[in-house]
Amino acid sequence: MPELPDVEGFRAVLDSCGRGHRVRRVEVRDAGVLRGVTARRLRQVVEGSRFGRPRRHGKLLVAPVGEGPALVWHFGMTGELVSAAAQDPLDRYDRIVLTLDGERQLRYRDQRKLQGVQLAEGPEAVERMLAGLGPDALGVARPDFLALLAGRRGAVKGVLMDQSAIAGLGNLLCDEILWRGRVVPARRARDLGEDEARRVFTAMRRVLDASRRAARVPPRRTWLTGHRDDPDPTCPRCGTALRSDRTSGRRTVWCPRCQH
DNA sequence: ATACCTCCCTGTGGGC
DNA sequence: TGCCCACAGGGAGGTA
Repeated sequence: MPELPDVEGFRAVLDSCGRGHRVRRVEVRDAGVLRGVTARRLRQVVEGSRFGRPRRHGKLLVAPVGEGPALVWHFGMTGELVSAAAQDPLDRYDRIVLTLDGERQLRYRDQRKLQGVQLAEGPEAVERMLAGLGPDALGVARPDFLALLAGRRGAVKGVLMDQSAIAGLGNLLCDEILWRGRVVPARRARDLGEDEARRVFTAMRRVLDASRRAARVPPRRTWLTGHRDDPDPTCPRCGTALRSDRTSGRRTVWCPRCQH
């Protein structure tokens, strides 16, 4: 699930339910989601501390706890952060439950446990965790974006997917952006004309804006995403049968008529 | 720099 | 019905 818009939604949950509140109890129900930290250490640092203002970079959510340390979440394919009341029944995939003052709970729910949560002991550790990421897709300036594409030999979709190039775009967003920008995903990034690269940038902004409002890539019928799971998917713009293949190990859907 | 492979996890849906 | 495989909106690490 989680790409930039989803994580932005989790940030909002944390901001409205967690920020300024003290963590009374940390319950690690499945240590399989802990990355580089033990349940014991997590409890030590987090219990009794207050959540600060959360921030997001790409698909990472950084949640300061107390003075210095921070929880750094990566949601993988199936992770989510939900707010619940203490008496709400647990979901079988609730891996970590944080009980706040006032009995509100923040629950880290994740079926597949492909990623998880790290504990940064201080600001330097947070920076190290973000160090490998490119600029956030919501904040990257157009000239930088164009330069990025111009410098890469690989497929444009691969560049957009590469978190060290641009942070935050996942498989669905990339397909949606390239469909909207009318560029074939397999095109070499540096071979795009100026106008094509600009179209991709504009499409990225539009798609991200709308997705952020929905806290997901909305499966609208006017979008490519609303059709990719149909039995015989067709392009919502021109009605042509959509093509589908596998590039860099990920399913890729595009319109052979609209995209060049 | 890039393409490809395997692995990390769990569940689902299709084919036999 | 059971079994096995491919696949899924994530990424890391290794190889050529």
